Amino acid sequence: MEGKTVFKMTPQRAAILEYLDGNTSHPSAEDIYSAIQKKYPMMSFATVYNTLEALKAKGMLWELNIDDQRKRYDPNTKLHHHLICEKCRAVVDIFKDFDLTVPADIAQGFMITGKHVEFYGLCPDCAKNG
Amino acid sequence: MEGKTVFKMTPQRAAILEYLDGNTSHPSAEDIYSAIQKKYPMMSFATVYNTLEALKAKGMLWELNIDDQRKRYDPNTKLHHHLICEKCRAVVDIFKDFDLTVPADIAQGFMITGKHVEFYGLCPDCAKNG
DNA sequence: ACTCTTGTTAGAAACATTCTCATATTGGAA
DNA sequence: TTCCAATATGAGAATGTTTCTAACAAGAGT
Repeated sequence: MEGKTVFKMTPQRAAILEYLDGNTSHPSAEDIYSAIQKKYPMMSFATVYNTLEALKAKGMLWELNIDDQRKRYDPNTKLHHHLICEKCRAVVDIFKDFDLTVPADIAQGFMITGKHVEFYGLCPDCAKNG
Repeated sequence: MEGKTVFKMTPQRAAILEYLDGNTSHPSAEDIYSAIQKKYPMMSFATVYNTLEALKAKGMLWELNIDDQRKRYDPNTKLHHHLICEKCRAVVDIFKDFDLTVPADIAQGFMITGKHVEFYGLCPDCAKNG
C-alpha cells in the first residue's frame, strides 16, 4: 500500500528549505543550487531536483512554467498570481482574488481545479532603462 | 536602419502555415515537425523553429509556456485564455473576457502590457478514466 | 550490530531548443 | 528572362535544463 513516504531531514534539505523560506524571488533550480553551494560545496544538482520534487509532491511548493527557459519555484502556496517582466524575467507576486468563474458552456466539460493569472509587462527598472 | 525584414514564402513555410491555420490543438514544435514531415521528408527541425520564431516576431503566433515539458504554439492571437488538462496536457481555448484590473498599489510599479489566465483541471476524457 | 528505507553524489543520458555554416531559393530589379 | 542580394534551408553540432543510474551513506527501529 503506497502510503506517504517519510520526508527525512538532511543538511542539504535543511539548506534548501532555509533558502526557500520567505523567498519571493521565484528562483530556478540553478539559482537554488548556486546559492546553496557556497555553504555546501558537495551538494549535487540531483539533490536539488529531488528535494524540489519531494516538496512539490507534499504541496509545499509550486513549480511555475512562467519562464521561457527554465522552471521557477515558489515556496508560497497560498493562492496568488504573478507579474512577469518580459525583459529581465523578474517575477513578483500578486495577492488579489479575481473572480474567474468559467460558465459551463465555455468550460467544454472540463473539471476545473485550479487557476493562475499571469500578467506580463516591464518591471520598474526595465521600464526606466528600456 | 533595422526595418522589418521580408517574410519569404517557401514550401516549408506554406506547409507550416497550412498546418497551423485554424488549428486549436496548441501543438509543440515536435508535433508540427512530425505532421509536416509526412509531406516534406526533407524538412528540418531548424526550419520549424525558424518559422515559428518569425511568425512570433510578426505577432502571428503565441508561444505558450503552459506545458511542463515543451513550448506550445497557438495561431490564434486574439485575446483568450486556456484550460489545461493536468493529466494528458490537452489545452483548450477559453474565449471570455475577465476583468483583471490590478490596483496600482499591488502592481508594484510594473507597467502591465498583457495578461493570460490558465485554468487547470481534467479534460472530459481524463475525468472519466482517472 | 543488522536491516530496511530513504537520501546523496558524480556523472551519464535524455530532451528540447538554438546555433553554425555551406548551400539553395525567393522575389524584386535590371 | 536573367541576375542578384537578401533570406531560408538542412544536417549536425552545441547548449542548457532536467532526469536517470548506480554505488555509496545515513537514519530509525528492531
